Amino acid sequence: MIRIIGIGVLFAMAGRPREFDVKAARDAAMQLFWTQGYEATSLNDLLSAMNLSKSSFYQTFESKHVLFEQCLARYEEILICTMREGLATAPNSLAFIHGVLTDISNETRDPQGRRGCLMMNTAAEFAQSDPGIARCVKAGIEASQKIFAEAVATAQVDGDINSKASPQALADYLVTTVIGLKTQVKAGASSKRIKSIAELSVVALQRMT
Amino acid sequence: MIRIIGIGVLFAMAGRPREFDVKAARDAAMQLFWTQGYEATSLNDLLSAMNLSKSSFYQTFESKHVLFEQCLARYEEILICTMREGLATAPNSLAFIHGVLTDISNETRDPQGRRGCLMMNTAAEFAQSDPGIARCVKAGIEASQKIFAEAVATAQVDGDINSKASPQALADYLVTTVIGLKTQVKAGASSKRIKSIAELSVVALQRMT
DNA sequence: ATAATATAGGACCAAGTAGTCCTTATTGCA
DNA sequence: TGCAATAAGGACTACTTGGTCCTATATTAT
Repeated sequence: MIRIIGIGVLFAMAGRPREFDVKAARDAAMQLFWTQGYEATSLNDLLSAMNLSKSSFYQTFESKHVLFEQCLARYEEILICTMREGLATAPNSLAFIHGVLTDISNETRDPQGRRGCLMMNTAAEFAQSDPGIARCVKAGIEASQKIFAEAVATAQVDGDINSKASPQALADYLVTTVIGLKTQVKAGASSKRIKSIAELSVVALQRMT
Repeated sequence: MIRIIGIGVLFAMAGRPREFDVKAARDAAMQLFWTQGYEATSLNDLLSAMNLSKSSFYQTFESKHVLFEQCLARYEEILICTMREGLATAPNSLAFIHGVLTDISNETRDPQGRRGCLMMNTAAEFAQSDPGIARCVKAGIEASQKIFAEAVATAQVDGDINSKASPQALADYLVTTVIGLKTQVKAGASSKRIKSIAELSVVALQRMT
């Protein structure tokens, strides 16, 4: 039974309480999708990783596909939050940009393996065939591009970036570089190599027309 | 029956000749793998695209997996040959580099769809789980990096690139940018956007330290 | 003619897929 | 005490997967 309390607030009536944390379960699924991809992750894989019975799974999450959409959204949320936080706490905007790029070199040591970026992996696996997913990926890219644009704008004010090009254009360049670097990680490039490409890219950014 | 003629040359004895072109069939498979990915391409998809019966397929190609490896190798061969040719015929090395990057913007109009790069798609889908495939992808990247390094070296001699950085490092930067751009295409970026990022990247290359 | 090969087509297989349904037990609130 | 919800687990469905095998037919060189 479901009661309506106030406006639009749903309150489920008594009954045995859920024994697992929905968010934690979904995060576990996200990790798995991230490392294995959508198709390669079977329902059984998910049940094991989420530590759920099939019954509980389908009662809580509509389907594998819906769960994946939620995972992708969550991934993007984390990504954007992390970037926002990084930008807010960095000594200056250029340092933030520099950090984002060079930190990618550490992803070669991820104990979970060289997973790349869930958004990009998803784009590769899906984007063509699933318009909903494609929209979600695009939104994630836009969002991160926006943060980069902010950072670039203030770095221009700081005098750390001399280019007169629009922050949007330079942000596009940065997003592209990040994508390239993360894919390089996935393709097996060494940490050292990734790092030097990142350094080179930042220097290039500072010297653009 | 099989006869041995000369040293190591095998000659299959008479019988009904093959009615299809093995290379053409394999190329058709390559196109399909490129647009759909490995897992998403079923055996029936392949049989239709290659216009083969199951019997003929398995008689000629060992398995779906082996065929895929051949397709990947073929893709890389074409990629490298095209680059070599481009470098040889371009008015100068910088023009070649510029062309490779900016031409990516046209891939948004590919009638086959925004397919990205088979090597990268494969890296995303496979690289972690299949060491053989991973090696093949890595080799392809190395090869294209080498061509870029050649181009950079002569562009430095030409005075079109002022950077004193090693051609290898700059080539790494270029490969990363190409990967990023192609992935952006797949993620839905506009042709115009891709083009301006490419232009920006080339300018950046010329002005590096 | 015969051997050797290729053809198409279909039967078949074992395994895996996502997802539904049902039973039985458990837990908390009213 | 009884209602409502969750839990685990298994049976089950309908379908797809890559792959093997077999039959019958066609085509070639010897």
